Formats: sequence, C-alpha cells, structure tokens
Amino acid sequence: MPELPEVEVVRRGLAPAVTGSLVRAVTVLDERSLRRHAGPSEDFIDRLTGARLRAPERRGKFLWVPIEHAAPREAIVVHLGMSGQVLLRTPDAPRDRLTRIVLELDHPEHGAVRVDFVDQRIFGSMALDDLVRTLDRPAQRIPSQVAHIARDPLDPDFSERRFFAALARKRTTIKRALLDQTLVSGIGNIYADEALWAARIHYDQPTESLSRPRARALLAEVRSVLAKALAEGGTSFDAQYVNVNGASGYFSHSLNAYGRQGEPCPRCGRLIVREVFMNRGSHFCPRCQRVRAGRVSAN
DNA sequence: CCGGACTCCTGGTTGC
DNA sequence: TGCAACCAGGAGTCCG
Repeated sequence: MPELPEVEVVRRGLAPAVTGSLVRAVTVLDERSLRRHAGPSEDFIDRLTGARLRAPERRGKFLWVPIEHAAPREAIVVHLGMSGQVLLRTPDAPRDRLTRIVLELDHPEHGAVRVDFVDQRIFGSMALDDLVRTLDRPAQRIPSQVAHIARDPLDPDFSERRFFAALARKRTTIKRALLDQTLVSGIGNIYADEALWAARIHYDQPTESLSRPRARALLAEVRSVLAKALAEGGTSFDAQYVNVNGASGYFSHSLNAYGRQGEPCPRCGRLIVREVFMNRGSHFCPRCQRVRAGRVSAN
C-alpha cells in the first residue's frame, strides 16, 4: 500500500478499535511477517497476549500501537511494505487467504474485535519494539526501528528549516531526496511524482540547484498532495490498498502524472512519459518538467 | 557520502 | 488456453 495518506487512513480507522483494548490472543500464521521482530514468534505472542493497547501513532509510513504499563515501554510496530493491510473484523468473520497475523482484542465498550494483518508480498511486518527517546523531540518516545526516520510534512513539529538544511547538505537529485525517509518521511513513488509534477520539477534535478523559493514551493506541493490524498481516503489501484474496513480510496482519480504515461499532461497537453529511475517508474511531463540550470549553493 | 545492485516475496497482468 | 516474463505503493544492506 502505502504511503503517508494510506497509512494515516489505517491509523485513524484503527484508533477507535484498539485504544484501550486488551489483547486476548495472538495468532501468527506466517513467521515471515515478523521479520523485524527481534525474537521468535513465541516471544511476540507471549509478550503481546494480555497487553492493554494505547492509541496508535504514526510517523511517515510507520504505524505503532504503544502498550500500556510495559517496562521498558514498548509498542507494536506495523509497516505495510508494498502490500500490507490492516483489517478490522468481527471475531467470526472469514479470514482473507493472505492473512499473516491475527490479533483478537477485547474493547471495554465495543467488545470483541479482530485485527487481521494481511500482506501479499510480505515486505511489510509487525514487531514488538522498545520506545526510545530521540533528539528531535525528547519528550516523545518512538520505536527504536523508527528513530532514524525524519518527521513527515503533516507532522505539526515538522521543521522546514531542518528539511531545507538537510536538502542543502545532500549531493543528490530531488526525487531521490523526496524518497529518502531520513530527510522527510511519508513520501513514496506516487506522491513524489505527483508533487514534482505540481511543482514543475524534473525528478533528476540536482537538489543543490534548487533555489530556496523553488524548494519551498515543492514542499508546499508535497503537503498539498498528501493532504488531498488523505481527504480522499488514499490511493487505490486495486484491492491492494484498502482502509481497515476493506474500502478503497479515491485519490487515483486525481492523479496527474503517476501511471498516466501516454496521456496528455493536464496542464499543457504534452504526453506524460514514464522513465525507469531507481528501478521504478518515474512519470513526468517532458515540457513542464525539465532539468534546468540553477544556482549551485555555496556550502 | 553517494549511487547502483541486490535482497526480501506473491500474484495479477501482459504478451507470445 | 497455457505459460513465461514482467510489473507493483518499500526499504534495508552491501559494495565500489
């Protein structure tokens, strides 16, 4: 699935069901989905069973559910990878064929609920991880697996100053930078292409050649596209991305560049092109988005 | 520090 | 219709 808007849709959907719930039972159907859990699956099951869950949190594409009263403090960390889904089901609902992990919860008000982690490609994972303090906000604890991930652009504490400084420090090109989760998190291939299209920037434009106003404009487009996609429930091309109730998002109808190769650019009419970059498709308008000469920063 | 190659996987779609 | 090749929203590691 899953870039920031899709993961946030999942977080919001999960919140009312898991917050305050007690974990009654844990079933691991495929241990490969625990790849990022430090111990064996029995360890995951034993430590989680009987735990009381708190409200789910998110940074970038990582989602986690803190456990109450755990010492050291810990959380269930969920990453959806390319094809992960988190589904809320009634206890006796049939299981999806690709279900890898099942959590049976008991909510103090809503009663029994089942959380199914479904993942076709198994690039996603669940894990129990310690919550640690990080430098970027000492008052907050986040899973150790997420500590290297930058804040995302919809985070109220996202620092533009920091982002621009990190961008200036990098000797790379812009799409690579947008996809670098240690610079800014939550952006994946779809929204990188969409934001670059909106800002009229070529994916291979060197970051050091971007003026501050253009970098600022790009960040504004990133925020805008993420927010719009979130408002429309995320981007679904098929059943691979759905919310916790199994419903698709609508943002695929609003895409201007991603997956639109051969179709006219909505702005200028020139046909959108797809090129392979970083082993994946980059979609852009060859007229609106050209690599241009720009200032080379002094530092 | 940076980029490219390669890894983890399954299954739907495309093309012969 | 069969089957192989290709493609996919991510991200970590290793190597030059």
